[in-house]
Amino acid sequence: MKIGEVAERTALSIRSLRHYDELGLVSPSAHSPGGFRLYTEADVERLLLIRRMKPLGFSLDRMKDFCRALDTLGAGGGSAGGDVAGGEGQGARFDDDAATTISEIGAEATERLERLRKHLAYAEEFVEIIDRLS
DNA sequence: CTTCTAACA
DNA sequence: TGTTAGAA
Repeated sequence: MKIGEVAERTALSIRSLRHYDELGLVSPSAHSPGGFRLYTEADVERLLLIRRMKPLGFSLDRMKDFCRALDTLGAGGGSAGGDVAGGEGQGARFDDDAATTISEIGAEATERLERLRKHLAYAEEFVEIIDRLS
């Protein structure tokens, strides 16, 4: 699907989508002969993942790290990507780094979520006050 | 009308 | 990130 539809489905601006593509955060899996970005369902899923991280305040670089780790862990799986006899020593190492990144970001996400909840509470208090005044 | 790139009140 | 110019 083209960028316009993706923007609607992900609630992300076309500007952001192009930006993410330039940064290599989420690039469309294909291009039309005319040069239009063509996204797949998988691309949209990745974009939705980005959307979920956004409110937690992760930097785009951090999101990129997360996606990369996810790909490393997902594609290689248990180093079943067709390794030759004895050639999986490195694969295990990459998987380990990826797993580490995932847990690091996971811990960071928990912290950021707590802060977000605290701020939400502040906002709710504000609205409470306003409602009483109205 | 939609998308693309590049650049900036 | 938004917006905008000019072209495809």
